[in-house]
Amino acid sequence: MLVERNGFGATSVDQILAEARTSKGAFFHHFESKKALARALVERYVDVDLALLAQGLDSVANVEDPVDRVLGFLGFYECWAQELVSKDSGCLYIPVLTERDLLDDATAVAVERAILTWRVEFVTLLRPALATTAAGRCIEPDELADHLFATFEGGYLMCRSLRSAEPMRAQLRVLRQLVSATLVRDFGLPTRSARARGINGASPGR
Amino acid sequence: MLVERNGFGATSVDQILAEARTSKGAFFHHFESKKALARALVERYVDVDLALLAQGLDSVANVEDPVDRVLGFLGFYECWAQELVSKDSGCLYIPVLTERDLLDDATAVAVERAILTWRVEFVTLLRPALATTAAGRCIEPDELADHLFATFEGGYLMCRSLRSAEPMRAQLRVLRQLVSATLVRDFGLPTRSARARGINGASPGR
DNA sequence: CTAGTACCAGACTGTTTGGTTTGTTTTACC
DNA sequence: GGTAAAACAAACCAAACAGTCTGGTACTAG
Repeated sequence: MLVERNGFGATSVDQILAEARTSKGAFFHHFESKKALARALVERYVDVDLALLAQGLDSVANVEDPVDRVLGFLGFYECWAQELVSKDSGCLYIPVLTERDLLDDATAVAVERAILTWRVEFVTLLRPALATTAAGRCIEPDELADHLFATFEGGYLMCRSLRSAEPMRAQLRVLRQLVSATLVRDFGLPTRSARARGINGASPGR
Repeated sequence: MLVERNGFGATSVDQILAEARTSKGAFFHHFESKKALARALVERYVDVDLALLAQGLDSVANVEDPVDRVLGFLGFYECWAQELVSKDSGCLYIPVLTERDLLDDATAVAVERAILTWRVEFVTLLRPALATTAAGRCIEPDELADHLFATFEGGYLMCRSLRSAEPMRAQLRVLRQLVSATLVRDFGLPTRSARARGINGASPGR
């Protein structure tokens, strides 16, 4: 989409009309202003984004081990990054935050809501998992939850600069590996999948 | 700066002139176009950014332990995030990448150069440290090096959305904690500073 | 069939845009 | 102190901009 490619201020209504093959009359009949289009666009984007969050949560809903749940959750987005390859979309949040002053407050608020929703949902997954290791207990759950969002956005930017979809997958993978090393006590000793968790106990020490 | 606040396309030359309290004649005497200003601005920004990289490397130049060197390096930027509070600047790379099509190729290339320089410099620090643990050996050094850059950019965006400088520090801290958990085998058992590294051996296994 | 309304096309408008031109001031140098 | 060039100011311009207006079509209800 145009706004994703060039930003909001740099995309003219005329360009949008050309791309959509429609007329000015039609446009301003449906949106009261250019800002209103941006708001609608972003709100729709947030909905899709939060649906993706729900999908990730769903995918680990019946995993009982907290650590596996977290790693499965992260793994879900790692796989999803593959699909990202085809549509070189880019994240709408970035132009919104870059040009926040040009947009309605409601638009910026929608993005903020998305960030906070990711945080509160992921943190409930994260909290019990972090409690299982000494390293995990040093980490603020909120901050690590936010780190997933930060990794998404950083990944989007790197993909754009390096003109490749690879960095997104790489960044999500390395995040999962770091979290894995933090949450898995006997990392790499037996093969991870074969390890029977629960045998070597609940939380060590305290 | 204006471009940092609103993006490139959304910032007019007239606005810049007003802020700089100068005239159009002066502006176009020094820059052949608006794009040329952007290029100059970004090139200067890249210089400052790479100087910050050099500072970080300097700060751990005489730390001999590879793991401590990596953690010290990350700690350096965590402290630097504090200073970021005062000047609510925001990162120029973000508008450049958002509106890449409107700018000269040279501008985008400068950003790419910055990303790759961070990668190659950090990766030389990272490689020996990752070799010391099983978890570290699972991680691609390049990808973890890029993850610092991604964290910076993600941090900038979160700061902007949440209107606070706190997320940057939080994200850098959580990154250091994750890396620390990955690289430090006996995490949290003795106090980290008191631990005499080298006693419990070089690399385990293999 | 008529009347009202949602929908749409495209000409039009006042403003703002990046950029140019013309002319004036400052600086540097012999 | 004369002069050439660099530095600047501001009026000016064509194109592009967001948004409006007029007029017309398609549909729905009575």
